[in-house]
Amino acid sequence: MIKSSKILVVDDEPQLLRVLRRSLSAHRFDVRSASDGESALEVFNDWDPDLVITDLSMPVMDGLSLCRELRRVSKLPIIVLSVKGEETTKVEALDAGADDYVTKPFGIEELLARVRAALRRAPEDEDAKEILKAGDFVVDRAAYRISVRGQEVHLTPKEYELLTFLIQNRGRVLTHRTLLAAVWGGDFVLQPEYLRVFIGNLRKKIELDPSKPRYITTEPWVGYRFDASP
Amino acid sequence: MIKSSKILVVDDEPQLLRVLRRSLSAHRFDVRSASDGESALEVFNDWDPDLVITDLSMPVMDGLSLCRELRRVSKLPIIVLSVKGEETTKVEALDAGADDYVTKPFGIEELLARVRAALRRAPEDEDAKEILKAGDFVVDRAAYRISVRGQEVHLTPKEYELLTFLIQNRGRVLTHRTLLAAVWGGDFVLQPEYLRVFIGNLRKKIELDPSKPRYITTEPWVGYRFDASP
DNA sequence: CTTCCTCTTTACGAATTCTTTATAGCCTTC
DNA sequence: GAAGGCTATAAAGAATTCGTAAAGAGGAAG
Repeated sequence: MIKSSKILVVDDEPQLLRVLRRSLSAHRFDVRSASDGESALEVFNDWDPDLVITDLSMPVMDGLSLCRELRRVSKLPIIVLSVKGEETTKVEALDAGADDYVTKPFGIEELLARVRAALRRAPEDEDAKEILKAGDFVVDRAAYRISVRGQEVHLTPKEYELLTFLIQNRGRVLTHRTLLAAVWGGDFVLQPEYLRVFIGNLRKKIELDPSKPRYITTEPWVGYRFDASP
Repeated sequence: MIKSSKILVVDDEPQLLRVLRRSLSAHRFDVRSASDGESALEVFNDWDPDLVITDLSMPVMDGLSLCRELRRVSKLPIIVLSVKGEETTKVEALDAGADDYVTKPFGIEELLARVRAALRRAPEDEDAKEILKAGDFVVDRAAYRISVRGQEVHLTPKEYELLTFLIQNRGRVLTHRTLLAAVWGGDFVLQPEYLRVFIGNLRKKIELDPSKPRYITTEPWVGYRFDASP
């Protein structure tokens, strides 16, 4: 199964937003939207999209600032939309980190082609991605580091594998069996006691209040679930 | 010394070619040109440019075919220029492998910005660099020398290879296996004990306080990592 | 032949991690 | 309200791994 790319659309015009959502969804993209730069950053942190399409003029935080902010932390493709066709504006946006600039009005087919071109250049699938983000968590698989709320935490290899696996499958319940197989390998004497101990240790390291887990919640008789956003 | 990017410009209008050559050269790009797709491929094979700017309509081999041909063998950025502004043409070019499409007439500053954006995405290869810099470290691969905090250190060949490899992959954790394969060659009786000894020796030579390593940190049960910045 | 340097191998204490066990608490069911 | 199953937490023992020192092997230079 091919996972569809996640696209975040940022614009303050509800009508354009609606058109884009529909067109992109029709082409099997996973779409979310935001109406200004600040909420866009929130969605970005929670959802970790593969591409961002943003308007330039917006309330709260304009497209240029959004580009710069995103570029500080990510290399994901950014496509800027704008009614402004002046050259200086284009240059400014491209130098702020945008990958492409499309002047409104534009043909939806052209935009889709530019989206395909941008995604083609960064063909990373979730499993191979080096940096995994989910809410307060950032997992750098290359550096083998995990930080929570900006603070790096030291995890043992098993804890690291367990948490990474949970984050990869965030939002869904994973059975004890699945988790044990993922961390200890399928052919093993699977004992759910391990899991309890490790989940406990993990919670002590990442939860604000380990007695009231917020990230790793337990689903009795089934397994555990990781939630990035409360 | 920063190597200037090599750009191949393909167009059959001598006048436009002249304008582009001058503008790009003025911005420190290394420019060569071709007047049709076939000769462009020849220059590409000979010269190995970092980016291609091409017109669509050309004799002998048009821009679309050139895109496809280049994409078969390379992932380098391609920017298409054309007088045709129809959407289908744009979509066709982008899907043929072009990274960007600019309609003539265009502002030279915009084109330059798009060139910068395209080159920014292209990954530079560290392996080819003669002089590697990372924080307090300078590796002169030509002279086979390494200096730390301005002070040259004497390293044995294996130590040199090990440290160079670590610096090349700075920031990421390298497994014992990877390191052993890199320094001693893959087909070898791999014994992690070597590594401990060599890392220890290396630390004694480059760390300010070998008992509290700052540059070469160890990720227990996984491997080692080189950190340039504290 | 001796000396120096580098590479390989071994050994051991210290630190960390993994596994196991035990105890207490919670929820559902009867 | 009691019983049974699941879960959370602490703690102890076993097993690995890390860092370091040191000794032997091989080769090059004097």
